[in-house]
Amino acid sequence: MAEAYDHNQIEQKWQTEWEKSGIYSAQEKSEAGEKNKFYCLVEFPFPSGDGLHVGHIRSYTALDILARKRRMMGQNVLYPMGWDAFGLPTENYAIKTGKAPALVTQENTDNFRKQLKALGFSFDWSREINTTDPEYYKWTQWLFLQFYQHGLAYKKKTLINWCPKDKIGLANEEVVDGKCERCGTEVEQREKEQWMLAITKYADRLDKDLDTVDYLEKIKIQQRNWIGRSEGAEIEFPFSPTPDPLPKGEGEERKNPPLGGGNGWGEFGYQTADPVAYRALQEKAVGMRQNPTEAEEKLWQELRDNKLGCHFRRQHIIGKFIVDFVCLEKMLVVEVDGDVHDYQKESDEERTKYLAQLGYKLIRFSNEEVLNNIKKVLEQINLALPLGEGAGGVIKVFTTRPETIFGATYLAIAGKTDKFTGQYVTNPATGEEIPVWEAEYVMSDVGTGALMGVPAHDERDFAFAQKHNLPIREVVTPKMIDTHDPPREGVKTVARNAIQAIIINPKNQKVLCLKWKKFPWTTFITGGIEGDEDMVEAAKREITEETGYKNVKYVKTLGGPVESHFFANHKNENRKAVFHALVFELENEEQQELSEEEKQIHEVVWLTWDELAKDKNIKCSEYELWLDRFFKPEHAWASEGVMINSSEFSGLDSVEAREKIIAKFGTAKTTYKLRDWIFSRQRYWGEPIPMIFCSKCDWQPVPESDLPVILPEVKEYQPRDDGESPLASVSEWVNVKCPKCGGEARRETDTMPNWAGSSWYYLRYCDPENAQEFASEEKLQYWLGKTGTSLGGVDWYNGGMEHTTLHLLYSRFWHKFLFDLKLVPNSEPYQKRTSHGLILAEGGVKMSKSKPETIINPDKIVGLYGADTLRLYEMFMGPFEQAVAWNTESIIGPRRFLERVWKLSDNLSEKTAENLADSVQKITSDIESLKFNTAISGLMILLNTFEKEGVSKTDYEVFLKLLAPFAPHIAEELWQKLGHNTSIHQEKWPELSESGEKTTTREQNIMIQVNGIIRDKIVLSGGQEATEEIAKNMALQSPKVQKWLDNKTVKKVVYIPGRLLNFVIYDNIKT
RNA sequence: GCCCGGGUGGCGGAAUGGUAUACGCGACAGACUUAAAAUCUGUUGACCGUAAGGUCUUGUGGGUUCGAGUCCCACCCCGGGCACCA
Repeated sequence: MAEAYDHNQIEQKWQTEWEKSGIYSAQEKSEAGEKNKFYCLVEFPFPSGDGLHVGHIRSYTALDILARKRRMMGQNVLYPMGWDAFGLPTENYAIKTGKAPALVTQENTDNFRKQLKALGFSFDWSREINTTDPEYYKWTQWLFLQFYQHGLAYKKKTLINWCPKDKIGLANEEVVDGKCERCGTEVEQREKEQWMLAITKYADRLDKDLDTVDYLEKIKIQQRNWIGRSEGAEIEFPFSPTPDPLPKGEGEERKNPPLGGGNGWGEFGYQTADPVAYRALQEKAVGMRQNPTEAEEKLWQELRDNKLGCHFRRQHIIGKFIVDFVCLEKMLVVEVDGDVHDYQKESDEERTKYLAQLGYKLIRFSNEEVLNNIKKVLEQINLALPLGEGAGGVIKVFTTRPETIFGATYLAIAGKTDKFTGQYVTNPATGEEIPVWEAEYVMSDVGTGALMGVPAHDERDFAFAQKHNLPIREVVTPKMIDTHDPPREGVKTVARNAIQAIIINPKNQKVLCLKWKKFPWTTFITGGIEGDEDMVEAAKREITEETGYKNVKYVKTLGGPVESHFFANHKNENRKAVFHALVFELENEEQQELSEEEKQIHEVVWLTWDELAKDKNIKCSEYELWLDRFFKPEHAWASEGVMINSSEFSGLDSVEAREKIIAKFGTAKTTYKLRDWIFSRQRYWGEPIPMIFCSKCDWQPVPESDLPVILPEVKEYQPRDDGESPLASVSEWVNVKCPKCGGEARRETDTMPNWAGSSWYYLRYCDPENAQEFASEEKLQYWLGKTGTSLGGVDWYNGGMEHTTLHLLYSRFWHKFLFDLKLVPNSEPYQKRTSHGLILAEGGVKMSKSKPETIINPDKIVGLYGADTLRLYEMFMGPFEQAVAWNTESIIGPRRFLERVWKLSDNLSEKTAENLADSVQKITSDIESLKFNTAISGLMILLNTFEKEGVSKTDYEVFLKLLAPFAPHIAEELWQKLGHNTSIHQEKWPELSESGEKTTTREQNIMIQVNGIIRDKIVLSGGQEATEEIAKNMALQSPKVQKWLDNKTVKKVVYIPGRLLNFVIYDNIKT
């Protein structure tokens, strides 16, 4: 065959042929016989108008290679494809052009399908699905109803992220930097009733079960971070009896807000209210409670029993006033004006001002408002309440460091600015009363919306306390580190024989160093106090242990009294700069076992700070780094350590103390960053949410028999200005009868987010035509059930990292829910998840629509070079999981390779390849570990040797089989030309035994090193046994080796059989 | 700031602690050709040297080891994710 390689003709020919023969269809269980099933999945694309992206091709080719190889290995492979076709781009296109989204989708999927087929992917097209197909979204809606019926879908009025441009509510995940992920418009907060899915109910399992799946480690880490599990405790801080915050007169002056130089509690005074006045007020309050006005009583009935989600009290004393209603933990006072009680002499202004000083928000309503429009009143109260949970009489905080409670010197609640509220709470551990602050850094939606401030052990609390002069009390102190112990977990030590110096004094900036000439650089001894010894004894011991000097004489200490610790600790454990210079004299005595040489290499030098900086002998950058740390200003110690100042817990390890302190003062609690999933979209092109609102019966699910709720055709796709979906305008669709009472009712007009259809699509592939169920139990069991050691699920799922925290997490949530309903056979949807790197534009920038020149059109490449070349190129361009830049110039490489493969078929000989078995093994394992670039390199190397040395037909056929998954068309064509009339893709994958013995009798190159540097090589022929003796004798005869061994004593010989021989000569050992 | 990756020729990249720079692109030289393209052959990390040969080299500085791109410590730079998460 002398004709040239014509990719167009070959590729079309085989694509048609394969479609006809259906060789890539997955078999049902009954047909598959003994075969193992292999379900491999790639993310189905959103069929955009731009057509296929080179990034799709990277992912699809990779798993196509895997699928083809597994088929050849005799597995029953399911490799399906479909369309995730709901979504904004199509809708926006419809808005612009007036073209129906369904029609646009149809055109786009046709184009995508054509493109995918042109690339020769071995998808099972008989299982093609489309999320916009009513037969598909019927089940998406059905699944939603399952969530609803099990209480996991609920409607909630909530502040949502609102994109004013797209006019759509966004999930938190769709907001990037406060901007809409799609259009970049600044996101606003807007109140809206939305359907929610309670993914947080599964937060714990979504985190824990990551242990059971084989995901790329970084995917697990990213999901864990997103779920954001943190363990800690909730602790209640009761309000103090309300103190009077205003100075009343001499002798009763109160310092407000708290003052003091952070110098303990002495300057941190407050005074309790005058008990006599308090009692009088209290009597009045009780009387008023028994005798409320009509409006007061009406409002009270609405506020009581946590009806608004927080605890209100009525007729409550605050300072010198009695207020009508107050929510203490939210600092909100509600007053009803009207029938003025006789004691209310003060002006409203004074009251308001007074309460504001205490940090209270005050809202007022008239009697009329309460009596005539209670709904509006409650709405306003609701708006005035900051988000978060109330406790009532206490402020509840969440903390991950409960053991530091003895160091909690203030309490902070969310606020717009930092300010003292005038309120105090009691620290349940110390019994002290500590001020309550509003703080900007506290977020209302984290934990309980309040935190205990522990300045000594949290960086942010530390900064806050310094700024506002709040006391800082240390309750955890770092453990000492001793370099002589074996390194502990998390504690790094510098190499011991480089540690020579000790003790600096930041005040006079002097450093005492012990220098060792052999190692002219120097660093500091780290160490700690052991047992009962004091600092001086500890320092002596350290010096002795490090240097061997046994007679270490203490002279004096510079820098003040010795406190808790003195040596530097490791970077992250370095805490404060309380360092003292201890001056020692070292006397070297005879009894020490130091050699003459060693005696000389120690000397003691004093260096000033400046001298130190100039010292040329000090080369080690660690030196400066250590010094940096010594002089670092004080900061919070946020790590573990030993408890101090903590009553009976002092002396315990902080980890140990944690549990005990929780038991005594709080409740263990785990929180998550993950929030419930906002499931409503006010858009047209999505699955209608199958719910009906009846003013009598509230929300009712659409009966199953009425599914699917078909998305009606509309004329206008533009969302309405009121934020409702365009569906709200289709009155004949919206108005329905209530399924429960048969009365007038309205359909939900919101649609589902486009994450809905993709949350379960892998299930539908198992049984795409099923009209009775979303998929039959039997088929799900076959494709997803547990087998052997596998816990079941899709065997291998590849996709983009960008889907890690959304799609991947959502579908895991749905699957777990379905598992709980016993509708799927196992608890995780995907057993193995890998991820391809991005393809960047030439030059390494991201491909983007706004820069059309950066976008590569795959159709063009296929036309010019062929699908096989494009597939090879995308796999060869770099490591699969890494981002790589496109480089059109380089495509010629894979193309040339295929042309040479083509030509070689005309030049077969009798020559048997030597390294074929090695290559088979390498390529086989490389494919499984997605190392396609090196697999292809292996094929290239094989081809190079074939060209040089000739190749037999048998070996060439093995080669074609190895090539077939990568370049299926050319492999098939050549296979046919060699005289076969069955498909190469149904051949058996080459095994080692078929492709010759693994080369064990090949000649061995042994490198000869002197001191680890290669000086010569010796060659042992195939049969010769490579003993150390033989190798050594041969090596010693080499003049190249002799040259280096001349007049030297060989101290040691290292021999690695068959690989290397190393002569070690003492003098040349690098020091 | 925290958490993940990564840093090797002109470029993409390869390398179970054991010949660094495989494979490919590009470049240079040669063959074929009237010529060019294509193809084929050879060369291609840097420096010194006519050569034999030698020295240096995997972001930087140290360490461990007979031997380090690979392991340990520290730092610098680039990419990605999260971000007052108590």
